[in-house]
Amino acid sequence: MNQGGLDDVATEAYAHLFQAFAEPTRLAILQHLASGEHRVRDLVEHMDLAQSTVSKHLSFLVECGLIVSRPQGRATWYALADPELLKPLITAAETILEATGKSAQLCQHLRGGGETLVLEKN
Amino acid sequence: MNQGGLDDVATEAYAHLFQAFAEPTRLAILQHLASGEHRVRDLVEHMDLAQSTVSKHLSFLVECGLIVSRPQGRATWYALADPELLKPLITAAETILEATGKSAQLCQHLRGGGETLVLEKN
DNA sequence: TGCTAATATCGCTGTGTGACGATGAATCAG
DNA sequence: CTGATTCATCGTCACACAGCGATATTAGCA
Repeated sequence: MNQGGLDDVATEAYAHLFQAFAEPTRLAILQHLASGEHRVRDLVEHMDLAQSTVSKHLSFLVECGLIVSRPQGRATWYALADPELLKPLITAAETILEATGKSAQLCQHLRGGGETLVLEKN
Repeated sequence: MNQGGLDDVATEAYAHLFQAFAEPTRLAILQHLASGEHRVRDLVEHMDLAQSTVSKHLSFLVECGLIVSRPQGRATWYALADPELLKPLITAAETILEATGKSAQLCQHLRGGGETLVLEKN
């Protein structure tokens, strides 16, 4: 595809990471894990999905290095690998959503008025 | 990633934005546009894809508010809506990739470094 | 007026994957 | 040991979508 100087491998790596966040269910899992360590069983109950579905998403996030697993007895505890690492990404995404006006349109906790952020461009 | 979590609608909004970056082709388009304004024809030639494919990806990115179009004559010029807005996101992703041992270097223009956009001549 | 170039859009197809249920492997309780 | 609980994995299905070609549309050119 990129026969030129740009790096295909790098592009694939970035795209794969973004895929982790591009799925509503995975994003919800990350949100829930942001509140602390949870077992698969807890997440299944909270998300109202099949256990196999949740387990597969967790495997994906582990493979991305975003979360870590800690088996204990019959259960397996999952937690964010590094919460501080995710904050800049979420913040950057929030900034973009605000700047593009999608946030005010879709996110209700942002003062539901018609006001949209104005881009300061030069 | 706040402790309170996001509602479903907000989660969908975030996921939709991340989808724009989760596709290797779209990411490559953003990289190329980071070097300056381009026509569809230029991108088609550079990416070695069908014109309809490139056009569809461009529509997606416009709908996300990440790029803007400027019709001129028969051609349509596309450019990043706000390069400065993308840099924090790419930088955050790069930090995660480094921390997870999957570091990969993306296009220079999309990464941090405060200097303004430089147009390259074809 | 045609004719070409550039783009957007439509329909189609193959692939990827998110969802589920079923099954197997551990682990604990009785 | 027997049975229940918890999780990972497998097979399957349905749907989304990236890719393509074909076509419509618009703008420039002879």
